[in-house]
Amino acid sequence: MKLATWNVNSLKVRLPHALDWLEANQPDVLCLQETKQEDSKFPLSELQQAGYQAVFSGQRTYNGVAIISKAVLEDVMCGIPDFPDEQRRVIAATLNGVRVVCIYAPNGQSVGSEKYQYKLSWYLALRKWLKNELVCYPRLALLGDFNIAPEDRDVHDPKAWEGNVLVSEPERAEFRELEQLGLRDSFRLFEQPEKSYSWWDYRMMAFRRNMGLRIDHILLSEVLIPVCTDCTIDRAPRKLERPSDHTPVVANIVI
DNA sequence: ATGGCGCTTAATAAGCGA
Repeated sequence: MKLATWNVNSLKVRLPHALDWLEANQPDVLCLQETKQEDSKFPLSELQQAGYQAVFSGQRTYNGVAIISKAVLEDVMCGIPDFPDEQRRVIAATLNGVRVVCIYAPNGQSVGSEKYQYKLSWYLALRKWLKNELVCYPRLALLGDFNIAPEDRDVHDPKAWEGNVLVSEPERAEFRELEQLGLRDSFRLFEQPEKSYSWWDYRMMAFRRNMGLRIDHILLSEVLIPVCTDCTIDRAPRKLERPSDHTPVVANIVI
């Protein structure tokens, strides 16, 4: 079973890239973030023609998440229970007995800002919910744009980024709290190239200079860790014309 | 170096992302 996540930064603009990528890679499930589309405008028929079904929770301009799958999607949930939020950041569904949770974590803007506080409270609510979710669904995968670079090796210039949003200690502590639930960063289960990142700023030729961060992740629950065979970052879509600033992360599990 | 680029809504600029 091939699982993937990709922040497309507007599904309207990136639909051709997404369809090409699905055709070339044939994942069983692809989690999307920053679709930036109201549900009425979601390109369901185009995806169905490509052999996929989808569930989605979007809004105009900002945020928006979707799960695209070859298999039937069941028990669909949007948002975090008991965490009222206008921002469409979470969607979950079960397919082939695996609970797939797709997240677009808040950016946080700057350390100490209101948006940063929102980010930390959002992570607290997420982890409290997932603790229960893992009881109901021991086979669980948490995929998405976490907007956290977990360690210094996930940052192109740790000194320049030190203390900044996306790498600050309270954010990294939240990432470790997720690991305390038994979730593991599938990327680090395997030997990886140095300087592996999933996002590069559009400016300053950051991609060409590999000035990136690894902030998109696939976390797997304890029972899925032993059956994970690989996790890779696919840099190819970042080289296309008008790319998303993020690139897909892919993991395979044998179930 | 507080800019840079790209997307969105809106409207001929401004907010936001990371």
